[in-house]
Amino acid sequence: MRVTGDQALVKKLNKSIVLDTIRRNGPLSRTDVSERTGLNKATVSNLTLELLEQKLVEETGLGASSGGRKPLMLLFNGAAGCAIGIELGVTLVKAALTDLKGGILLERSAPLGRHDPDTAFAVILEAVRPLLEEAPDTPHGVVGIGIGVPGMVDESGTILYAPNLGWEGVDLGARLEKEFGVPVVVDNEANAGAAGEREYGAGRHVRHLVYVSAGMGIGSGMIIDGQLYKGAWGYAGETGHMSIESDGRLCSCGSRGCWELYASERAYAYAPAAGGSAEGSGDADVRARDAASPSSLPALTTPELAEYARQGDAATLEMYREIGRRLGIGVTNLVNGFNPEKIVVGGPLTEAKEWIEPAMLATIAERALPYHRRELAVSFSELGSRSALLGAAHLAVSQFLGRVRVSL
Amino acid sequence: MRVTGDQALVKKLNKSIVLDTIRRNGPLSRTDVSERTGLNKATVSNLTLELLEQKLVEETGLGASSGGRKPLMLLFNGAAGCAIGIELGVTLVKAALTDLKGGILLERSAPLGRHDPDTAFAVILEAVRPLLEEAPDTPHGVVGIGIGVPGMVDESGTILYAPNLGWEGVDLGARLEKEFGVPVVVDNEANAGAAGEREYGAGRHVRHLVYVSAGMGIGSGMIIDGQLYKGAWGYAGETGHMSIESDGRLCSCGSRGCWELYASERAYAYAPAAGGSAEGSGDADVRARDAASPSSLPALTTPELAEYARQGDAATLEMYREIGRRLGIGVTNLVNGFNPEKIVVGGPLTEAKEWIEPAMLATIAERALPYHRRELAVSFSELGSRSALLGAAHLAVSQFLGRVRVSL
DNA sequence: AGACTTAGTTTATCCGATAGACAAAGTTTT
DNA sequence: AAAACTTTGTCTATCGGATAAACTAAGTCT
Repeated sequence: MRVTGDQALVKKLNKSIVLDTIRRNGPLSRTDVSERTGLNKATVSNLTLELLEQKLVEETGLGASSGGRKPLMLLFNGAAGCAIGIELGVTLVKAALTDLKGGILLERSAPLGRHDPDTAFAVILEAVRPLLEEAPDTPHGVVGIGIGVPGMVDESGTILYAPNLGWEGVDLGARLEKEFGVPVVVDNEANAGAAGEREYGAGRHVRHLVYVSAGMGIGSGMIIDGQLYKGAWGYAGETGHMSIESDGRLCSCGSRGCWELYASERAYAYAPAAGGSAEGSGDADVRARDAASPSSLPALTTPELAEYARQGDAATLEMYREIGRRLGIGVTNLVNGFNPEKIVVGGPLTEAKEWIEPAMLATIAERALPYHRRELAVSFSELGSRSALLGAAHLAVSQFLGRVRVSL
Repeated sequence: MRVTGDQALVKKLNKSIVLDTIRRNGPLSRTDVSERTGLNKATVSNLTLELLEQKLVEETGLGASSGGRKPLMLLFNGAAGCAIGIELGVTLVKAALTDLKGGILLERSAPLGRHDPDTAFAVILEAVRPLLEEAPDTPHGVVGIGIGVPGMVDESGTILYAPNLGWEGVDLGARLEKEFGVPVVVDNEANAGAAGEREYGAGRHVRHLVYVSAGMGIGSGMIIDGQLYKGAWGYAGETGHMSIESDGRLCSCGSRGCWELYASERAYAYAPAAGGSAEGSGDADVRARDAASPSSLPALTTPELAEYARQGDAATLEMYREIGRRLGIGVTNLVNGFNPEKIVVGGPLTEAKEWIEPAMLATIAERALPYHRRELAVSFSELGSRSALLGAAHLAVSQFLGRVRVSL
């Protein structure tokens, strides 16, 4: 059933507007808030009073006078509660306790040896429990847990399919909720990363954002009008399986030429023979390579390869150049289709950003449509390896604070 | 400045909910509306009264009793006003006068010889003026004009760039508004088509829809959560320039391997030599062809080629099979990235849908991710060549009726 | 004919936003 | 230092709109 209008809705909406305004625009007086939002001073006062009682806002003292009575400044109280963010990786579980502003209070990680859901669940419990126990005493306590997982998640928070974990239909959210008794939000790792960068990182104040997470695969989180876009059933963002080579390499998904085969760590397996330049090689060569030839790279993980790149290894540098180019091709596709304000590239692969960036930017500049690229910003993640972790925590915070939006 | 909540907003929201409910769900009693929307009976009665006074709703008599007093049925009054829809094509201007339900009252079209804005403007005037003059006398008169144009349109309705017309920065909307004195909505042809199919065609009751318009190029209109998605600056949907062949054919946009070079009427220029099967041909062949070889097709327009296809011409059939396959590849990319509920394919190319469809559907079935394709519907336009025309008219109607949306 | 049902309106009440008056606490001018 | 002015924030009366519940209207069923 649809949402209808009544006074409760009005209040919820306005309260959320006031809180958001204070949260985003630092210390403000009641009058400032009134002017910024268009709400009456009295309304702001009333709502602020409630927010003060809920401890979500605090008065931080008097501000500078502008020729009259000094204003009482209001600030969002990040310490009113905590949230837990979890990033479930293939080999590692990272967890953090944060305040409501995304400040990290405690952080833990635990290796993930086996991948079955029960083992993973146990590891998560072990990482989270101490965080819960050591959480500071705050008015609202731990308001929720957010988890980013490497797979597709449906609307109810069930992990439908996580190829790298070998999971299908695991209802992790419900299990954790039962275990800890706090609200749990489960989402895709790329969506969590997008939320993180948009809230705390490279995408602050951006309305339409695409976050590209490149690691062992590629996934995207799309933020449209400030909100995560999840598609009809929650599976949006599987851009790693966008074909950029109609009859290219065969992918594990059954399709061909998927972006992530060329522009993620999966590309390492297809590196050209040493000395061979990818530039001039025709596609026929690519086909031939696919079949057998062992990689010519000196290593097969990003940290190791980054070291070789640092030392100037030609094959490695050439490969990163090609990955950059292919990243640029895919990003261009997203830019032309979506017209985002900003593209943020993150994920483990970006440890090698130094050698990827030039080719990527050049390719986008060459190939994106002129109007689309004119006002487009492209950058790498600001939160580094913590995008998804902080984003997951923010998803929990965001659900707790409860945003209402109206469009005319 | 943001929208804040007050009673006026509540009323606007609820009134729009009531009107929409009646509009979409045929004859309903006040009680039905109350139950469907969750609004109080009294509220529905009040709002309905206003809608009756505005002539947007009418009472159509008593319905069947369900064991008590007979209900007074309410119906949306499509005859309360008119709208004008225009499709500005490269060679043709089509215009229609519709009622508020998208029913066509009058239709006109005029050839477009020269493409300069002044000529086009004159042709549009000539097509529209008689429609305005012969518009029936209705309570609200002509509520607005909607136009679909083959190019990129910014938020203000200015045509930024229309390559096929050779236009750059033409403020068609403002000129028409000044000329006719009614609100004008300008949008991309694909967006208009998407709106048309979503409202009156293959996409009714679909929340997340992608409409792919294939003609001399490819453009997409994306409807997200019932609303057209326009991107950060209004340029979203240029999917025709999504590269599906990283180092493929050089496109006029400067990029390579753009989808529309393989899956729109632009592909006719690259048809393989007669007898040569595209199936087994390597990419090297494609490259070689690009340079010079004249097309082996018996014709170069869709209507003519459709006739050859009907007669079983092998080269034509093979080409449409390949176009179908390439359409499927691009659609798969959109499906994996967007996870829409439904894909609707329309535009001039679909005159040949009979020979395109099998390969397209097979390709999607083969290549789309399992979860994405499981609940996906793919179909061709239901409104045929009128998608954009009716969609444009609907954009005007929709602006007139003024929808309010709230999300929690 | 009487009991029961369903449709739609009327009435009293509640809630929250608003304008404008007012109190509080400054700064500037004389 | 007193008076005049400014800015901040609260208080008060009012208004508009949703709601529940009572009520009227108009049916059906036994």
